Amino acid sequence: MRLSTRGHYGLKAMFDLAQHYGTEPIPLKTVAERQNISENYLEQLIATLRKTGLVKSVRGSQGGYILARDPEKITVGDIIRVMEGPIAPVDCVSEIEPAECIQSEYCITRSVWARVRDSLAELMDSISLADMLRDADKAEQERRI
Amino acid sequence: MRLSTRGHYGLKAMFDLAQHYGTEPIPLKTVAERQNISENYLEQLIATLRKTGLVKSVRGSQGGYILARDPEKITVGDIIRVMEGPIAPVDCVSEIEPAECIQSEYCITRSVWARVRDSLAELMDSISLADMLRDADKAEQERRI
DNA sequence: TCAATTCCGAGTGAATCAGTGTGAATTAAA
DNA sequence: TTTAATTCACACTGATTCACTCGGAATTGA
Repeated sequence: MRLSTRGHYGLKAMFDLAQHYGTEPIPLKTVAERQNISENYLEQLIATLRKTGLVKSVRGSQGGYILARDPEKITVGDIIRVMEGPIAPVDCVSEIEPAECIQSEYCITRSVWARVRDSLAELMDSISLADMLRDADKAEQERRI
Repeated sequence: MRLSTRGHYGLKAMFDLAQHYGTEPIPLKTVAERQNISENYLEQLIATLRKTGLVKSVRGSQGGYILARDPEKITVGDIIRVMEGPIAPVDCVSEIEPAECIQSEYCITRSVWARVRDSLAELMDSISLADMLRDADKAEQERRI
């Protein structure tokens, strides 16, 4: 039950962009340094985020990346689906194109994984980048006391 | 967010044994055929289940495997932890020995993964093999109507 | 013009996955 | 006592995925 670094780094990068939403575009190098991720690798990952419309890019000098829409409107689920594919503990309960399983009888283990999938999806879809920003703010407040 | 076949097949095998709990030991070959899993491969997997005390084996002719305890007392979480390791979407929130992360600031993405971990664990720990047997019964009843 | 950037595609070493195969040890039944 | 059914142990393997690296082209503000 592990995420690959694609999802892990993808969320980190998106959160970083969220923290600077509404300012100039952020160069990848900056994100990579702040989040401690290989720049070359992150370049590949952000290409995915761009192609699926979660971030916009500005080319050339002073260029960089910005969130394609408000942090309120981007959820962890959005990012994970883009970076890791459809949520599916096992192939036969994939959110899209579930694999046929040749189980003659009604498959109980499958219904277990369907519940796991739904629980995962519900949780991840319920957390937006804006929620994460608020949590970060709250943590910051508490740290100052 | 995918399970490997270890967890997938592991649960199938355990559920199969649960369906025949209280009778003679079930030979691996039977389980493998019923669940449509390579016998050689399942042999490896069940070794893990045996070494961690979830099943007992009876050697020799007429031998096989039986659950080590009542289906009511074995959860999906128990099986998945044994087959796939500690529940941990990312290493820094592993149930055991979470990896140090070098994030200077308090890490918000990490707290997201901690929530995902907890939600996963809570759900999987709440489903026992006995629950699955009851679900199978119910499905069977409905099929007969 | 130049420096900073994104964009694109190829390559790579290591690890993991999902098995297979061989043969020894054990035990109930014939 | 032999035989057949079974668990047990361990080594091997081909394919795929992971987590990158590298080189260079295209774009654009200063």
